Amino acid sequence: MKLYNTMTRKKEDFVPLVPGEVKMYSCGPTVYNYFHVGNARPFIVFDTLRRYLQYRGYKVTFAQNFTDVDDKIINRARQENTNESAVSEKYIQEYFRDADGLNVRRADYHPKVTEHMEEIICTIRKLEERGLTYNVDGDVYYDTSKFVEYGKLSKQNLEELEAGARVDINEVKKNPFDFALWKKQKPGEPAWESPWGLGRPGWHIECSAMSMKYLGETIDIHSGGQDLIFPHHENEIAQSEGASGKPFARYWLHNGFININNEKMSKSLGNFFTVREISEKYDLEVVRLFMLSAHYRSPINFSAELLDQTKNALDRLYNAKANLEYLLGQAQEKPATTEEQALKSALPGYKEKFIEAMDDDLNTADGLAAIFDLVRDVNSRVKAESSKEVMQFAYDLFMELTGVLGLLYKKEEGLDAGIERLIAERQKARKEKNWALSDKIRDDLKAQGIILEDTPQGVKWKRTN
RNA sequence: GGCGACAUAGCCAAGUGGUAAGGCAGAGGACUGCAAAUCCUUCACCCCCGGUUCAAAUCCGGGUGUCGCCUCCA
Repeated sequence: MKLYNTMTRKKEDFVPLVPGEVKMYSCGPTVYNYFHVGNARPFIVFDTLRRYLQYRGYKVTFAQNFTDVDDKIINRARQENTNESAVSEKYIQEYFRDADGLNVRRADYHPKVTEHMEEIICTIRKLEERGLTYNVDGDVYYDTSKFVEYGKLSKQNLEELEAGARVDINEVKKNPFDFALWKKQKPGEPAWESPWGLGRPGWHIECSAMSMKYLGETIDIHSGGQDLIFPHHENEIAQSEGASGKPFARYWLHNGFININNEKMSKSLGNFFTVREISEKYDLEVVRLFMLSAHYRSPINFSAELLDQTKNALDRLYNAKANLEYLLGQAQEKPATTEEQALKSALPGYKEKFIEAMDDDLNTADGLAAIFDLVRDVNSRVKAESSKEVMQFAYDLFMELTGVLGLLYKKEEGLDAGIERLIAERQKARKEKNWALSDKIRDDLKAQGIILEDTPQGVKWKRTN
């Protein structure tokens, strides 16, 4: 498989450090609010990468942190007259609720900053021992001038960065790009004991400390949004490699942004939609498919119109699934017809196309095209009372490929007896050509969210949404 | 100022040297009591100008336009 590595700015063959095993870390949310659609993209994309790597036989160990110590959390706690842990605990739960809706699976580890003070302090001490830090009255900073490779990920050099002007003025720091490893406690803020006095960790150190704890000093894949390249990931490299003396991550993956009217969606700009809001109007699976319908590194625009398009595309996949399940129920043990044989021999080709696409830097858009090709082929070649063997083969492959993308996870509930009876009644009415009654029943059921379709193979039902 | 991305049909979006995938929407047709689903057919001067090449959406140069990072940020 090839992956685009931000470090080298090239697609590279993916070769994990230990054959057959992948260690990956993804920067997780700061839990002070519901997450927005922009946050959802890396969750979905890297969940898909994880699924695909597993599909290809790798044993994947995946860690994604929760940042539960942060100015924003502190502010939120003050606003709501509560404490920081109440805020972070609440939004961790809300994260899982939305992530579940998006079919983003739990990581193997979801470490929290508050539970890793020891490791964080230990990492800072290592940096201190190596002379990479300085202490200004209880604030500990990383001395970026001491890390010669600083800037290697973002391809920035310190002088050019300085010319950029948009740097906060902090007289205390030796260099504008030095960053806090440990912040001295301010009145009313949560704080922990440390060799430098009471305080809390800077933002970047947590990822270094927790990644090393759970995945080791050198990991295979580190991922996140493009805006994290500088300074967050640059700083993580300085911290982790500064402390361990070993390469931190072998492949750096960064997803592109979600735009609203061609402008970045962000919490700071205020032009964002939370996933929770979206879930009131759309099934979240629509959001998942939306994210996968473009390459993960491309910017994508977000709008209701696009979600509607995506919803219709998703319906096509669900229709195909329902169609296959229905036919499978009717299928018989019998030799395949010529058409069915043609289908069966074509199926491996779709799988190959899918794998080829996904192997190319996780090209989910092309992977989906392979799935839609398969759908058309199945739809056009399969008839009632098909060969069970071929139907099962087709169904299994369809579910296998959509499953790798984390799609088609909605469970269908059965119909209750009352509705079953109405459907039977309508069938009787149709047989008697009582169209008025049969149409009325169909309309009534539609009002209840049940759509009936009279296909050549018989009557089928599905739920709206 | 530095670093970087993008520009393909009405809307989304693949394709990085051999003559344009896929989805949505639209049109026509088949099937159907009707509807739906499904199938078939149909729908692209690949931002502009040069260059390289037998051959360019694809490579090179130059434009134009849009966006991102350099400040918390997915």
